[in-house]
Formats: sequence, C-alpha cells, structure tokens
Amino acid sequence: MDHGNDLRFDRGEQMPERFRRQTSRLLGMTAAQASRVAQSAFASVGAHRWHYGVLAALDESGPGSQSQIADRTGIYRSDLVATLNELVEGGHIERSPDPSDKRRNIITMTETGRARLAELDRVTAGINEHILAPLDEAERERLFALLRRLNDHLSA
Amino acid sequence: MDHGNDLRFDRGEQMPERFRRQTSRLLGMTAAQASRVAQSAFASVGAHRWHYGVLAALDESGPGSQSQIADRTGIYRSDLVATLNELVEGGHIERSPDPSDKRRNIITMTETGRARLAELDRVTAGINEHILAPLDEAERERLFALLRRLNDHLSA
DNA sequence: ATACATCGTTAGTGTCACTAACGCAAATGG
DNA sequence: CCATTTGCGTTAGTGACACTAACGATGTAT
Repeated sequence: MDHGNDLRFDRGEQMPERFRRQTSRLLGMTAAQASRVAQSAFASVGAHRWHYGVLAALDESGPGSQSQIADRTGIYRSDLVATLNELVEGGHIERSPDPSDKRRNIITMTETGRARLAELDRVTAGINEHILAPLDEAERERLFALLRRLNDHLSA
Repeated sequence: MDHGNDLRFDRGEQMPERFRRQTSRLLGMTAAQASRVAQSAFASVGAHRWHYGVLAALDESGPGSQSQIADRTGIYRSDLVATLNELVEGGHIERSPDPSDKRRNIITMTETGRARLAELDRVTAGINEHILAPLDEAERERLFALLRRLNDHLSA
C-alpha cells in the first residue's frame, strides 16, 4: 500500500503556516488541481483544453487568421499550430490560404466543429460545476470578481 | 515595436465570453502571473520558491528526514533532492545521516539558514503585497477562504 | 530467512508558458 | 523601384512544475 506521496493535496496537516499563507502557493495549487480536472474531462472526450478556446473564438468572432485566433484565445502562435492541426484532422475546422494575403491562413469552423463545440460546452459546464461545487452562486461570482481584479492588476 | 504576443494578459479585448468564464482558465492565468512575480522576487535574492518552504518547515516543525520535509512542504521527494543540495551549498541547512536509521538523513537548519529565512520572509511579504495590492484586508481574507474551500474540496 | 516497505536518489514524462529564429510574403520609405 | 522592416505560420527549444518509475540500500514483519 504505497501512499507515500500521491497527488498534491493540502490537508492542513503540518504545513508551515507561513507557507500556507503564501497566496501564490494556494493559487498555484488550486490552479493545478483545477487544471487536472479540466484536462482529464477534455481528455475523456478526446479533446484538449485549447480546442475549446479555438472553437469558442471562431464561434463568437467568426473566421480569422491564426494570429487573430492566437490573440483571441491567448494561446501562443507556436502552440496554436499543433492545436489547429488536430482540429483539422478531426474535421472541426478548415485551414485555407487567404487569397488577399498569401502569408495568412483563414480558419473556419465546420459543421462538425459546431457540434463539437456544443459537446465541449457541456464538458466545460461539467468542469466548472465540479470545480466550483462547494460554492454557491454568490460566492462563485465573488471569487470570479476577485480573481479578475488580481488578474487585471497583474497584467498592467 | 514588437508587441505581437508578449506575456499572457487578459485585457478584455475579444476573448470569447465562454472561454473567459472558464474558472480553470482564470485560475490558471492568475496563478501563472502570481508565479512569475514570486519566482522573479525569489530569483532576485538568488533563491527558489522551494527554499522558503523547506526553511519555514524546519523552523516551524524542527529538524526532520527528507520525506518528512517532503510531506510538510508538498514538494515531491524527487524534487526535494536538488533543493536540499542547494540549501546545503548555501550553508542554510545541514544534511546528516540518522544514526538510528541509516536510510535517513536528518535535515537541520543552520544559523545562516535562520537569517536566510528571515530574509525570505521579507521577500514573500513583498510578493504577497504585490499580488494582492488591489484587494483590501477583508477581500484578501475572502479570497483566501474561497480558494481554501475549493482546494479542500478538490483534494478530497 | 524471506518477503515487503521505506529512504534517498536518478531519470524521465507531460503540460504549460514562453523565446528564438526560420523562410516567406506584404507593407513602408527613400 | 528597390531595400528594409514588419507580420505570418512554423519548428524547435527552454524552464518550471507536477508527477511517475525504478534503483540500491536499509529497515520491519512474518
């Protein structure tokens, strides 16, 4: 029965109080856990986190070049390439050259992609529900607002 | 003026709303930013995030074996080795074999280590202040409590 | 005595954030 | 109009963090 050290879990125990008080640590740990939840949920339907971002961006802002997608999603151009390849392979998007600017590809969502997005919408709803389960609606809003403020501040 | 894509920053812009609503994403992004702040602050005094955890653990719970330190800090045994090497090299801790169990090393903090911890206490105070700057005391507490609840729930 | 668990250690995996540099195409400026 | 610069997609690589696997040496249990 090897349960020497399994996953990161901060069950009070005897962690140094100072350490626990480190916001960046608590934030990082919670993010890691949330990330694991999200990742495995996406993986269970053969998708990746980023697929959702790309499809949602295409749905909400329409077709665009790869760097536009990168800007909209916050995914790096370099990381986007593989993601788009996967989405093309799955028939969820199409990558066609822009006739008016030969450097560009235009990314468009297919019908299959639209269905996939609907599926991933459900998956993410499940993820959010799972992660935020212990909080009621008001608390979720509060958490969101607080994180947003930190985020905005740190981005400045 | 290349500001094509610099650091991850979520300045409203035209990110898909659904994407922005993803808690795991907001959490992850904020954590990444906080992590960057923490990392560079530690680096500016030649330290690593984990050094602080180890020294704080030793201070608060006294000397211990490497796996005890691992348990107390949440650092993996495997990652701990290099961290302890660095701390030994800096004269902040001592690694001596446990006479009563030859598999174990006993880790003790030195006087130098105690001074280092005081220094890193100041560094982390600065980090926390920087990260949490936009929030008042009550809001910080609220954020902390919310994150803790998520954390506890996800660890279950 | 044999089996099994634990300790420190080394090595390696996978993800995410991020940088560097490439060849090509397009916009810009003298 | 030609040269430089900027933007595009792409490949490769870095570094931190979380995490797994397996090792030899040493303890513990049956």
